[in-house]
Amino acid sequence: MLLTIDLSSDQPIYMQIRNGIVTGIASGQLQDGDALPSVRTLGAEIGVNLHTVNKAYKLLQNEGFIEIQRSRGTFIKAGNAAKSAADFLQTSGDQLRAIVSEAITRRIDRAVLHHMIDHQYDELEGNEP
Amino acid sequence: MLLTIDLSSDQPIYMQIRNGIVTGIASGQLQDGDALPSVRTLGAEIGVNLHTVNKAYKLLQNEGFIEIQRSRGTFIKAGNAAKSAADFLQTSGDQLRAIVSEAITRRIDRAVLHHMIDHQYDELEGNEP
DNA sequence: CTATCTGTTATACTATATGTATAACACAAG
DNA sequence: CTTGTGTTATACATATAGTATAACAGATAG
Repeated sequence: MLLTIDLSSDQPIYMQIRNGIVTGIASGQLQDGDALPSVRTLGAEIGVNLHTVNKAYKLLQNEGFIEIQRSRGTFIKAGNAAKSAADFLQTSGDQLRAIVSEAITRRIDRAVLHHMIDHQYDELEGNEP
Repeated sequence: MLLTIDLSSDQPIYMQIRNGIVTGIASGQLQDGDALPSVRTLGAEIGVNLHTVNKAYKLLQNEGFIEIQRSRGTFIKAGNAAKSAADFLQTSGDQLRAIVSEAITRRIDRAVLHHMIDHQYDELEGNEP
């Protein structure tokens, strides 16, 4: 299955769903136009309420990752680059700063972080057709 | 001032305090043995309740960054490498994975993330004596 | 010893976020 | 008309975050 949900995680379920979809897009498992399960179906599959799924879908829609068509379904949206790189830098800059700060206090070299990033890139891009 | 608090941030105040201290240690502004303001003093300075500061201090204590001495004060703790690198990798791995996933969907090259990380390293390490 | 400054604990209250639950509504497709 | 979409509206429970007040316990300075 695409999504693995951890109820005991500190991360909200709707964010886990959202991140799973984004990762699916990034890895190429989800292509432009692909249909997503309905809120009720996905909710039943992973054992959560339809509102929790709906919250994730709404978030993804606002972020431009998916397109919701009333009465028809939800689909991966063409043009995932809707959010610009600048937007990304602003959103993730603080997170990266926090990670680097902790890395330095733990005497972890920047090369380690470079390697971790390359690993994620290779793992996600490698699945692209 | 070392700490800048944004009340409208999505990040809790106590986490902002905690991250500020960690960043201070990472940048060398806070050295082993340095005394931190009391919970009441710091609370008054940044305009929050003493319990909010206390929560940040407790967290930092559990993480091994500071040492709390009852009736005496709170001090930067020797041996910040208490938490091992493995611990760090596990904690930050998921965050990095999410960041890389989004970067890929936004067609952002890995070199951009490398540069962002180097920038943070240089900025934080550059202040060390 | 006394006063003061530490952190600590306890309690209560508000606000927000998260998740569940149920029901009904609106619209497209068969 | 029936079914399957997403949508909206409530209501409820729980956890987190933050504030507020008060009192307690121990170290230190006077």
